[in-house]
Amino acid sequence: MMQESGTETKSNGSAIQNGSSSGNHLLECGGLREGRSNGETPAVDVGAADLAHVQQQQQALQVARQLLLQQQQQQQVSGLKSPKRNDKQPALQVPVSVAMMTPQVITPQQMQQILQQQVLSPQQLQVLLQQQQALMLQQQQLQEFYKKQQEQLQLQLLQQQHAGKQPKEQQQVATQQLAFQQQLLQMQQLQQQHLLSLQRQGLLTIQPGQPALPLQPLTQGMIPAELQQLWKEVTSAHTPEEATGNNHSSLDLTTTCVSSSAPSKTSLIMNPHASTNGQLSVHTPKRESLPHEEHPHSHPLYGHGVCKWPGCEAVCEDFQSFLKHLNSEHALDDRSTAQCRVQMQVVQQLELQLAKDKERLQAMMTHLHVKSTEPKTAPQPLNLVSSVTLSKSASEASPQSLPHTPTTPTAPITPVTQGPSVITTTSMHTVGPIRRRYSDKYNVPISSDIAQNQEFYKNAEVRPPFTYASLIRQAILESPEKQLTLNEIYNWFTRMFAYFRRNAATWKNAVRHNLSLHKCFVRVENVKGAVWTVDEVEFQKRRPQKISGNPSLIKNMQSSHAYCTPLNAALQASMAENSIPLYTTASMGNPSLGTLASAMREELNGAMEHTNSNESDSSPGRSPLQAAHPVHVKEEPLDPEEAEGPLSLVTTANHSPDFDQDRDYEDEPVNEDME
DNA sequence: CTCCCCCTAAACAGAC
DNA sequence: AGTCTGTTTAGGGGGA
Repeated sequence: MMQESGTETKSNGSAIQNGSSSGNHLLECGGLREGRSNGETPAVDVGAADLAHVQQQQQALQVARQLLLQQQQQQQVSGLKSPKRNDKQPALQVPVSVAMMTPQVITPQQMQQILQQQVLSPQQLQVLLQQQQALMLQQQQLQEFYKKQQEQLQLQLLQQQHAGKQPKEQQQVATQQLAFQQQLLQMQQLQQQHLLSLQRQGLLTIQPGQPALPLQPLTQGMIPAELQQLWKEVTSAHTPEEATGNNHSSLDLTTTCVSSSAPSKTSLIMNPHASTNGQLSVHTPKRESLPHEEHPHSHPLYGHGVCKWPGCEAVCEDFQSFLKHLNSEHALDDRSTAQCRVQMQVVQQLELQLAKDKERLQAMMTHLHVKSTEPKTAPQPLNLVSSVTLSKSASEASPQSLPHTPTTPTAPITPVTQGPSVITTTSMHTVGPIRRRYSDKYNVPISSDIAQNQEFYKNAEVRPPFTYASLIRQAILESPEKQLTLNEIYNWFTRMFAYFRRNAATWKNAVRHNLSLHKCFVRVENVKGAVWTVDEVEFQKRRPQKISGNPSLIKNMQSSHAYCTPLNAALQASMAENSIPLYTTASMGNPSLGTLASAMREELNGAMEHTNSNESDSSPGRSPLQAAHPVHVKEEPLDPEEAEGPLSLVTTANHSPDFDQDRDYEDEPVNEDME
């Protein structure tokens, strides 16, 4: 059964993924179609555009080209500049023409913002950067294409001038240019949308004081003529410092440099940093450490000798051939544009999904936080288990007061097991593949741990991170007379740990086994039968075995046990359940959440070992993570009792009012099951 | 790789 | 006869 459930979950997960991917496919198709039709749309009404206008445009384009070259040179140089200076000089002037053809990738400034705010996890950043790289590639191609067009145009113009022909052909060429510009604008538009979506999803935060992102509709619907007009306006707004100090000073008016002090309108259009020819790595130090920046032969679209252009997968022997392939097969055309568009949509989808998951995670964490702390503050937090002292008398009384009713049948112990909560019964005890217990090791007194996490252990089906021997000893030592009958030991287990309210046959057998096996447990004949006592000397003898673990771990345990252990367990459970290792490191958009997450992750690294180990320990052969892991399939034979028994039969047993009764519980069902 | 610890499963026997 | 208790063996996972 467990097996079934496990695979079910898995298949579900994959199903979801498949679904989404197929969705993407659909999306892709649609996008393609759409892209194509759009690619053709930029039909410019040439007739309406007078020749002067066209020439003006050409002029601007020419200037833009020059600027482009300069920009590229500048980039090379700026690589040597201190990033600080670059950052402090957002006034880097950007010719509109260049900005226009510069895809609105995330500017260095924004990038830095992101990095500083740490709103993104490294993984997210990586993804973003890769996206940016892809965009930059597109942009480069655009520029190349643009250059070619320019040259062609020049040539034709020359020929026409010499031949004295009337520029009908010229008009055609100009039309092409305009169409091309339209395409560029479209690209830009798309990228802006991309940015916008990022912003919407909180991936990008824009601070009020910062230069506005190029998100305004200004450029979106703008036609080249308007841009031209704008350039002129901007040009007139030139500031002295720009004229003197910048790299474009050699250019004529049409270069229309835009400074940071330029009218808001223009600054909106081009973020100064957008002028970097899309090469993100130039300004931000962190960017320079990008893999493909350092290694010229690594390319986001190239890997393992295969072109990674969506839907391509052409084999390229080496990087050079890849570049050739890229330029030939994926040059700027309708198809590439559409594919780029599609890719953007895919990215958007993913981002959307990420946002949703983040939201979910936040809810989960919030929920867990509340839950895990509640027991501490309130003795009877969830009305599940009355706070029971460890004394025997209490044990007698408490069981009755154990209201299992509030809980769901399937998850008797876990306070909240339904709905969005991730800590389902299954997840809870399926947590943690690691078989490690810090019990006696690490010198952490078991009593303190149990005392601290009493409520948690009682409520959550989390395996206590102690060996049976340790638990038995604890049970015995807690008793007034330091001696317990087997049945009383059983009772202690079930009373103190929700985990032991299931699979009774298993753990009881283990308890008996331990009692018999370890010399430290001494059986004493008593009036009312036999009782078990602890030979401390013997017990201590067997303790020093392996005090492994790093010191920090111990420290962790001491300090954060009360709160973190359960929390970690829960968190891990959720992770395991969702089997989303991908997201484990993915931080949340919310900084505080991210911090919390990282803290928790740390805890997981340390304290979790305990928790997990617990889980894996007694859980008959199955540990949570393992459950989530394919590898664990091996242990599935055990599952039947594990999952099936506990979930269905045992659960009901748990609800039995006679909680205090010893034999109580699931024993019977499970036993029957097993036998 | 080996040793050791721990857990789980199971067979078995004796007592009630 | 069935259940509980106690013992013992076997096998596997995991850490050192």
